[in-house]
Amino acid sequence: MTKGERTKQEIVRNAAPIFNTKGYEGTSLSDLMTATGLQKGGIYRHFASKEELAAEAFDYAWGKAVSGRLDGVSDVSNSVDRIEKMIANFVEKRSGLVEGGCPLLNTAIESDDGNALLRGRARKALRTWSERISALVKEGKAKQEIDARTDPQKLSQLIIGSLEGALMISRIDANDGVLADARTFLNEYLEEKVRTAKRYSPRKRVS
Amino acid sequence: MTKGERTKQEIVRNAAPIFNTKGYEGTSLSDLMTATGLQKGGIYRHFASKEELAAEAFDYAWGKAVSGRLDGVSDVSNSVDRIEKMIANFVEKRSGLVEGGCPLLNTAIESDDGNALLRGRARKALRTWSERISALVKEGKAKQEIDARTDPQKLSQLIIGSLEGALMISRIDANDGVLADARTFLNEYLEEKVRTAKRYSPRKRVS
DNA sequence: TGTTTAAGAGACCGTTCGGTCGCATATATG
DNA sequence: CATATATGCGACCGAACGGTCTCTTAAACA
Repeated sequence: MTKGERTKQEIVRNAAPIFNTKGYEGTSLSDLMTATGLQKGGIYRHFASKEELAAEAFDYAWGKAVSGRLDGVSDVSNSVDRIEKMIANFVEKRSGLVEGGCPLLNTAIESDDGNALLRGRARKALRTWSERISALVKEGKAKQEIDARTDPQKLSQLIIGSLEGALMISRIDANDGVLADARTFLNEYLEEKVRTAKRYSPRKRVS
Repeated sequence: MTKGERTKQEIVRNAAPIFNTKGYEGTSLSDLMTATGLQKGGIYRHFASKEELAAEAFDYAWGKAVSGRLDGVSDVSNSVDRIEKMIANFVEKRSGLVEGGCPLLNTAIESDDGNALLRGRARKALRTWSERISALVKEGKAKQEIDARTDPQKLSQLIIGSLEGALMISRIDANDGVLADARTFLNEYLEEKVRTAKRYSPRKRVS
């Protein structure tokens, strides 16, 4: 890997937490210069504009968020347990997230008017996350671990919406309880409405 | 009312939708000059800073949002029905909201780092809204319309979180279905878990 | 209606913004 | 090791930023 490529990665890595905490508009080039230890020229050698750098920084931050939320999910076999694991990951924000909270929430709100590039990234991020959960649900239905009446897309939107909404509240409130409550609530829902009822399969008569 | 007071109100009224769509950082003084039809001097005669104007604009926008959500709620007698009415108002955004979406969501995300004044307003807005719902719940418990096991604060956070989360999704997606789904979901929850079970009160024998 | 005060205009201020470019130097390649 | 190219620096740019202040004019009041 050439020097330039390494530098570019470093810029993204260092810029991501700044953009994610201060927002696109709130982040100035001098912030980025401080964070990267480079001068303007050094940054602009690798990116055509602040917007382009912001987009790559978003991708980086989002990638970390997604992998954090999926961490350990595939170690669990049952589909409902998998979904619950994902929710637990979200709430416990276990893996090393990029500072500043959920990049999707941050970017969605700021970019919904103006900044088409970032808005596009946010839209795509939401879609892929939602599809990931939907896929889990469909899988679960195929394996008959999830009730056949469950709508994959609606369930994934319920989960994402509840979690992101709780996250917003906890952001104003400096209150972690609300995230824990959202988790409890979603788990209850999953157990009562989504997981297929365990039926006693009658033993075959032996004798 | 003096001329100056009228002007001040007009400034707030015209500034609110700008701040609510473009955000605090994204709104420039020249935006405000255009929106109000005044020059800088005219604006700064009434407000000490852009931040102060933004805070008053938030209060204005939030006031409209709250009154829209409470519209017609007191016409309903049963507590659960009241809560459902409030949810319906939120989803149908019936009354004339300030442009740019929910001010709480917008302000919470942008101001959570920096801008202490706005953050304070957002925090207070969330608290009063949450307390309003909690009050409805407590009332319902007293009237035995709401199950005694219901935790007022947790329920209000569930409602607010679900709605705001769905709102965020609909903002990226340009998809109104998710809000309607959140409503359906919350209503089901209210009917199944919150509303006190209807018991057949045995008729008094007549003859 | 005459006088005092409130209100608004707009030129001006220093600062910072995102972005450019020529030049020196470090790195990669033969 | 020589040469060519990739890389980073930092002075510089025009524009826009939030904010101030003086001066004229409009409103309020007696």
